[in-house]
Amino acid sequence: MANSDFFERVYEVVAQIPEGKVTSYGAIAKSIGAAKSARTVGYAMNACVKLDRDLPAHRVVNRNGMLTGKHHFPGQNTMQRLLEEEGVEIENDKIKNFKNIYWQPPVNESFEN
DNA sequence: ATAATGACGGGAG
DNA sequence: CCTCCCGCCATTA
Repeated sequence: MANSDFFERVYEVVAQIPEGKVTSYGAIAKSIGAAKSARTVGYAMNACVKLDRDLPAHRVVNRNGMLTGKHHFPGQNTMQRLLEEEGVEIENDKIKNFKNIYWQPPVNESFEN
């Protein structure tokens, strides 16, 4: 469906996030041509968990590098644990050297139009 | 259809 | 770096 297509675009970008790297909702939204809908991107991630998607949602954080969505993962520290397993340093639910491991998804011009 | 909610972003202080 | 305010959009009640 055209509506759910928005989620598919988000999943497509999230699936491209390399291991040990993280990105922000805004970056994903921007890559799919919906920079203004950053919130909706997070909504898509929530749906992704419900849909049992095999996406590295733990690599998606907000612009501050905080694990804002850790509460939506099974368990309490699942998100942080997964990130630490990939070599991502986290402190106080925040990603250290966030800028260093930040990965910006390629902006598809096709989505711009 | 309206109001409230939320895994957000940017600007200002 | 953190906090507050406002705007955006999809979903839910």
